[in-house]
Parts: sequence; C-alpha cells; structure tokens
Amino acid sequence: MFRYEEIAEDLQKKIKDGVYKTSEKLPKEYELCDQYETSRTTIREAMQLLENRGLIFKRRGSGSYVKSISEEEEVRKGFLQSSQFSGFTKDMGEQKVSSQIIEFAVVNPPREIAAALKMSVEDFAYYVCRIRLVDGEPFVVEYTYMPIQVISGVTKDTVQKSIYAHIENVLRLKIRSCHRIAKAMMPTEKETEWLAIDDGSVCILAIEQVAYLDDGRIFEYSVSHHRSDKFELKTITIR
Amino acid sequence: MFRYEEIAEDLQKKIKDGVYKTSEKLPKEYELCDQYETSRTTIREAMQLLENRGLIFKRRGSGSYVKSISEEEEVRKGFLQSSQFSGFTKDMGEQKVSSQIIEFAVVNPPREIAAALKMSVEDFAYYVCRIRLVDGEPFVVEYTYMPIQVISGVTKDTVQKSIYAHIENVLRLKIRSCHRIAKAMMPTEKETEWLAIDDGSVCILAIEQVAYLDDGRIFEYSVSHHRSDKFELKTITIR
DNA sequence: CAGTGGTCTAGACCACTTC
DNA sequence: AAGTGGTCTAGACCACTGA
Repeated sequence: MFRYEEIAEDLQKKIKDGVYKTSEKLPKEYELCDQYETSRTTIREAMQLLENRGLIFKRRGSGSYVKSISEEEEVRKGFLQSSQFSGFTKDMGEQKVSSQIIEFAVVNPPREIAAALKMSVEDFAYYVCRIRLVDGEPFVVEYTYMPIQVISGVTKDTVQKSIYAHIENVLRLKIRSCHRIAKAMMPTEKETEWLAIDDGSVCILAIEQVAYLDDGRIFEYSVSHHRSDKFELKTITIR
Repeated sequence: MFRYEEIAEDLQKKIKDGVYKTSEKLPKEYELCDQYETSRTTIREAMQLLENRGLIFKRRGSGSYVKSISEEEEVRKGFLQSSQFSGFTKDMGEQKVSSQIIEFAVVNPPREIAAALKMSVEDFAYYVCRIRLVDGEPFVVEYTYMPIQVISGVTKDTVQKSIYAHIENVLRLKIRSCHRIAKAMMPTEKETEWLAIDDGSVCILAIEQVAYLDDGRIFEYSVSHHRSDKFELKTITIR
C-alpha cells in the first residue's frame, strides 16, 4: 500500500461518509499536502485515482470538487454490473456463483481466435464453455480459450469454481489489462435453453475480451453472452 | 500542445510506423529523457497516455514494451465504433452523418431523468428524439435530454446537424467526461420501423449516458439505441 | 490580481527483473 | 549485482478562474 493509495482511500471514504459533499470543494492541493504531510506530487497521484474512478473533477484555477452522481447510477437494482474485469466470481461479491460445464477440452484454436491470442493454430489451448449461475439462476454463457503455454494446470474442478482464482492464487500470475468489445445479439437456440430464456424480450449482451498478464502475454480470449435483463456494462470516460 | 503530448504523439507514430515493433522493447526512460531532452517525469506522463490507450505496457525492473494487438481488433469491418464520446458526428469521421428528427421540444423531464441530470422536475430541458443515419442508412435512435439552464440556443438546425458541435463551437463549453451503461434489448415497434430492422436476428445495443462539462455541470442525459449489427462499444481497462 | 490546478525540473531511494 | 520502472521530494513557472 503506497502513500498515494492510502490517501486516495481516505479521501474516498470521506466522500462516501459525506465529509466532502456532492459538488462541494475539496481542500486545495497544498492544504492536503499539510494534512497528509506529503508532497504535492503524491497528493496529485491520489487525486488522479479518484478522478479516474469518476468521484471528483478538477478545475485549473478553481479547485477540486466532488462529482454529482445520481443515486440511481450508484445502485441499480436487479442488474449485475461489471466495471472491472476481476473475473465473474469476484465481481459478484457475496452472491453464490456456481458453474455448469458444457465443454472442457484442449484444442487447436480456430484461426481468428489464434490470431487474437497471438498464438499458432498448431499450438494448443484450453477451451471452456460453461454456464455461470448466481444464486442458482443462469446469467451468462462463457466461451473461453487459454493457451496452455501460458495457463497450465486447469482441471475440471478449476473450471467448476474460478479460473481467475487459479491464475492468481495457484499460478501466481498477475492480470494486468483487458480489451473489450460489447455487442448486442440474439441468443442461439442452445443459449435460449442454457440461460432459461422463456421471454421474447430478452436478448444477449455479448462481451468479447482479450486479457493480458503483467508481462504482456495474452492469457485469454473469451466471449461472454449475458442475459440482457440481468447484466450491464458500466464505463467511465475522461477526455 | 504540451511537451508530454508531443512526445506521446511521436512515440505513437513510431509504434504505428513499426519503428518499435510488437512485443519489442522501447528505449528505457532515461534514454528517452536524452532523446527528447526532457525530464523523466515528462517522459513518464507521455508513456502513461500510451498505456491508457492500450498501446504499451510497462514492467518494473525490465522495461516498456509495445502491446501485441491483433489486427482484427484494430480494424473491425462493418461496425461503427465508439471508444470515445466525442459525439456521434465526430466518431464517424469521414462518413456522411445526417439526422431525421422525430421530436424536438422543451419539456419538464420525468422524475428519474431529472434525478440523473441533478435538476428539478419543474425546470425545463430540451428533449430530442432523432434517428442518426450514416451514408443514408439508419444506425441509431437517440433520446436526449439537456437542461436549458446549461445548454441554450439549440435550434432545429442544430439538432439536424451536430449538438456537440453547437456546444463546443458556439457555446464554447468544454465537454469533460461521461458515465455510460451498456445494455442489450429488443427494439420497440417504432424502433423496428425507424431503424429499418427487417431481420429477426437484429436487436439493440443501448447506451445510457450522463455527460459532464469541464465545470462539473451535467449537460446531457441520453439513451442511444443502436442496431446491433452496426455498432459496438470498445473499452480498455488497466488495473 | 490573488489563488488554484497543470506542467516541468533534477534529483533520491526503493522494488522488482534479469543475469 | 546491475539495470529498470515505481514512488516520492522540493521546488519553479505557467494558464486559468473568479472576485
């Protein structure tokens, strides 16, 4: 835990607790330097984190302010959210996540997927197709490819539980970034069945993802087909 | 144009031109300091920009490298992309964008929308419902609310062309950030007609957006319903 | 014009990778 | 052990806001 992270956490807590209220000015940077007994750079790094999280905004010549966010945006009932990519299991927090494995194999990846994974079609990759359930209800079908040269030791048990936990806790690899593309589409016949879709108003929010490790290696190409009535993707963009 | 922006542009160009190739090491930070005759902080700010754009990654103790991206991800045919939020017109670049106005009025916003805009239900907002066409083909239906106390002087002509151009060039306001939520859904009957959907495999990628100005004021709440076969949303996340 | 955040400098020391 | 990026300091000057 670095100093700037500590400060960011502390400020975030104060915003959440209403010490600094919506649209209200935060102390100026030099004041925070005094408060936390640190340099301006460190304060600015902390503030940068908060700005990226969409909690504050800054105005040159004026000050830093708490961003006004509607409560509606904060908590949206009935939807699972993904603003990070920590893996589905982690995203879900307290709710119970289980998996139903449709297929688990080692294969030569199709050409396009091999290209996305920057691997040869002659090398092998794990292929996992599984349904993820939260509190027993199906939410998403995931189709995942992982090069065995990068990710090893995946068992049926791993796939049943959490692949991300295996990568981080067993293999001790560090997940760094991911590139995602969100699309809408209709479910296939199989998906309609797997996701228990019995309502014509439900379709699919598809997220195609390429994920990278700490050392730049691509470890995963996946496509997740979510029930449109139970999942949404949240993003914050700052120019 | 600041020094660190110049350097970022230059490095980006060199990556694009293949001076630094995929998975290849970039010069070390101190070398770049010499090359550009600047301090390490400035170099690091430039690199930060490139990392956020998903072009490079860095490893403590090792070096900085060009991220390997599949060409597939770079250019995706047939899809319009939105990785920024510069407004639809700007996003589309060279292609011809036109609008068909369905409704243009000044209204008291519904309760939820007033809450999202942080305004009173008794104050007024522009309401615009329009179809956006690229090269004559409908892509998206936009439903937009803008408080008249923030955005003024919007005419039918503005709505016909580009609201964002009006905000930036006429009102001289600066757009700073936006919070988005992507969902999938089925088109309404009207939308099916407006978007000329004659194919049961097409549905809607909906993007709900709250957009902020430079000074923290919320200037827009909008929902965009895109044809699922012509639009996708791209995001890059770094932990 | 005073006050604020934005850019930039020139350094120090640390954590991690690589050999 | 040497080399790299990550954190942090103490300061300077600039661009912009707001009274």
